[in-house]
Amino acid sequence: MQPGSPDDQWREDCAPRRVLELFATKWTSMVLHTLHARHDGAARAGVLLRSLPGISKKMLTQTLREMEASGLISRLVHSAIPPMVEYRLTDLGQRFVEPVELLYAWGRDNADALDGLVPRARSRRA
Amino acid sequence: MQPGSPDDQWREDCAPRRVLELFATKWTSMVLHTLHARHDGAARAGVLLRSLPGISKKMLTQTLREMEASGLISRLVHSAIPPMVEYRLTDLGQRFVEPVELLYAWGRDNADALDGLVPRARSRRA
DNA sequence: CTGTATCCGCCGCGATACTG
DNA sequence: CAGTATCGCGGCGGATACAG
Repeated sequence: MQPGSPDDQWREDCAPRRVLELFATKWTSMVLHTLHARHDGAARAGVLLRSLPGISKKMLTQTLREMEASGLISRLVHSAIPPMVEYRLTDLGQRFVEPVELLYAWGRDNADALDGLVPRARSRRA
Repeated sequence: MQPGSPDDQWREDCAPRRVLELFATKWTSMVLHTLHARHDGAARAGVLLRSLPGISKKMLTQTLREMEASGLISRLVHSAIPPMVEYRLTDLGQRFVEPVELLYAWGRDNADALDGLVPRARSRRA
């Protein structure tokens, strides 16, 4: 495992890195967990919005669209008034939940050790 | 696990979310993995820089500083010319490597399933 | 209720140049 | 080699208003 070792390198398009990027910047993992935590594995937009403190309607929609495009979730529109849209994990999404849950559990199990961590002083604005 | 269930909620400061945020935006996980992958568990700045394709010197330094402040890694300066600085995982960092490796491995094992995923078309700028 | 569109400030991050 | 300082752009993401 020397400096130049290919195995040691994080190629820009390597699989692990792709996974990591799925966690970055967005709410993907939290949406995944929320869906997974529900008995029927599905949730309406409003529920997701309320389950993710801090997310804006815009970001939720954006995230859901991306996840749908990636094949992680499915979107089912019930034609009715008022509208009712259900999001559900696809098989791929279901598999992806694994690592997410692992992380989630690890966080819970190590909550105390995390106290020392500075989660990022991303100066909350307003 | 109803909509309002506390267990279903992602409180802004909950442990799992703190962990997730460690993955967001930054190179933390990749630095962690790189250090972990090395025989002696340590690496010089230059090695890290070369092991992480795409990272800039600025981001590397910034990431390392934050990780040091969080207690994930230690920084050891060898007074010499030219300078030589070694970064090493602390105990906390060592423990944190677990979930990182899990993710890393999952990515490798599911590389094919990931082909359908759009890792985020963050338009690379020149 | 679900979703779209627009405006816009903030800051992440690369590029570059300089110090020890 | 390791690190800091500065500049500048792009886009993330919130706030708000509007539509079916």
